[in-house]
Amino acid sequence: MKNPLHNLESRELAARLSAAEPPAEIDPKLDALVREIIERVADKWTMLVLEVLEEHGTVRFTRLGELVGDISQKMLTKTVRQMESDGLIIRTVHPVIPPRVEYTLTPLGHSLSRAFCGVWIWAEQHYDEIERSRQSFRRRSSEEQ
Amino acid sequence: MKNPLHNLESRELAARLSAAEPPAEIDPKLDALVREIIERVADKWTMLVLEVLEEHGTVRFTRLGELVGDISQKMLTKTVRQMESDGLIIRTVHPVIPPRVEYTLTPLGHSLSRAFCGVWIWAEQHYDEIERSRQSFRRRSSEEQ
DNA sequence: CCTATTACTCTCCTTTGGGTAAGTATGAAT
DNA sequence: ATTCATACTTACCCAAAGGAGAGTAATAGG
Repeated sequence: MKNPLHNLESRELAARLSAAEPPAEIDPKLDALVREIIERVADKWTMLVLEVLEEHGTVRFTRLGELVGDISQKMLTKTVRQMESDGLIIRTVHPVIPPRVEYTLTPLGHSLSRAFCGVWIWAEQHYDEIERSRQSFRRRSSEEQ
Repeated sequence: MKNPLHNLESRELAARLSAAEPPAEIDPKLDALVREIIERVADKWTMLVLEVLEEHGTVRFTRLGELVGDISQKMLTKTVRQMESDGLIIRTVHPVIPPRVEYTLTPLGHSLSRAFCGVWIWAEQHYDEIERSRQSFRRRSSEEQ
């Protein structure tokens, strides 16, 4: 039992289970899998690489780094390796010197990019609202002191 | 200059700028803002809390932790504080003993939840594909050794 | 007087994220 | 012989994420 918030005595737990929401409707195993994917995929570097490849098509390593913006080689390598392992991108190595490695989205990658599209649009539409909210929060916090 | 991948000599940079994509079409300041929001909001705890509140409506602190799953009190507090500051949730403190604090989504929170909906659906639809991809990646990695 | 309750906060600790800088492989060009 | 190019890898380091567990405030009920 890893979660300290789960330390309920069994009678209380039983009471809650019988009282609360209907039959729970979701398979816990599938839920765990989906969560793991969400955790992995909802990573800022992954999202940024995804967006760059969606916009620019096939791109080489160094250029990809430039387009993503402040990312170190280490993080870029790590991110693309993970994305390759997850089947989001394909990595093509041309056996020439100097090396030439190209990255491009798979259909799965494109579909994820489309799924994230709504979040990008949301961010564009609401960043000013968030900014205002943060300011008033700071004001409230300092006032109540 | 923070990004090592940006160390291009100026002539090469100029060449690339003139050769590459059209006029760049996006305001860099807005782009930076949007990125910052994405980075903050595309956080696993934020996404999970968002989903729980979307599904269960108004929820108290301890219950929220149970519903999210393995999250420590520390992280839960930090996450909800940030979400409150960003205007995604409202936190209602009832001045009673023992304390009673309720969390609920704002309209902004609901809209973000809707934006993320596509990602949840994507994860549900593709987790098996990702799993297969990871397995074949591991197989390939160990083979080429 | 003691206990239970809730939503925290605080301290201590380990793990992960992530930056910097240097090194590597290899052939073509100077 | 040296330099350059590219896509890394490795070693070292610091900061942030995050878990474990104890403590706290204040009151109602035994």
